[in-house]
Amino acid sequence: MIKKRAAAAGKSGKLSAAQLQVRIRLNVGEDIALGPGKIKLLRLIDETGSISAAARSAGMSYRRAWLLVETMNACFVEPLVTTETGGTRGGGAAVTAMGKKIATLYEAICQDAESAIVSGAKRLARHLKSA
Amino acid sequence: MIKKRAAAAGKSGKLSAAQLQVRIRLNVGEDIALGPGKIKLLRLIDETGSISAAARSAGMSYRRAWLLVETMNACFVEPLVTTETGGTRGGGAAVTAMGKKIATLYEAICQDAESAIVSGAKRLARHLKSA
DNA sequence: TTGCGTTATATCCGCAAGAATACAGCGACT
DNA sequence: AGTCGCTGTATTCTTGCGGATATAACGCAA
Repeated sequence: MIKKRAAAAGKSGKLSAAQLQVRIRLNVGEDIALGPGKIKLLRLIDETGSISAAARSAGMSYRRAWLLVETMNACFVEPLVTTETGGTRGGGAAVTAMGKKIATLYEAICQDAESAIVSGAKRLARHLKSA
Repeated sequence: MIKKRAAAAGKSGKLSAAQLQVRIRLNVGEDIALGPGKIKLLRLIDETGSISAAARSAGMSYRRAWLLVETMNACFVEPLVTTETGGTRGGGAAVTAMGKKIATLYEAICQDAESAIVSGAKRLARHLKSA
């Protein structure tokens, strides 16, 4: 019984063998208002100017990307992403000032958390079989 | 089918309905050597003395619990859980000294991470619609 | 007015993760 | 010897999530 699950490795393959990973997510009731995937999407929307382009770039379906945006916007007092339909290029999406602020704040929090755990992480990793 | 998600609230800092949650997982290649679920299971095995009882208590199938234990043991240089079959009570499982050490270390790391993010968390939560 | 690319939304389908189930092996105790 | 409750493992069943697909509306430009 051999696990052949290696297929999905694809994009996240840059992990060194062992990695202590901090994932921070902001829960609001049932929903996840913010998480690593949503932040990544936010960045891509900002770069590309559209949800669909960001989705393609992130390797996810438009449906999924759109759902993430919907959830984000629903959880915050102001939308993080605004959209418009029609027009020359068919429409588009933009990250609001609030969206950028939130993304920056989130990343700062991740940074804080990561630097807070490095020493502990080393002590943990010491007991791992595979380096 | 009610999701009982409040369980993890336990001891750490509680931010009302909206909660910034740090999830720390230790990846080893494809596998997740350690994560919130595994630590919880470890604690339950320690309390109950068996994988099956711990699984019942955690509301997961025996199979799942056993797989988690197998993964954990495979990732560390020493097993975190030892098992024995047969005997008076049919067998059982125990968390090794190493297992307890790892669990404690993991929880300390989580604590560090959490206290590192509280100020940022408050600034984030300020912009949430709910809570 | 037609065409374009996007947002927005509903529906269907496949698949994989996990639950459920089943069963063998173990060992102490009656 | 027989029972009991657990570990260990294989196999089948089920369900939820996401992908794929389809379609409408939109608004500008040619």
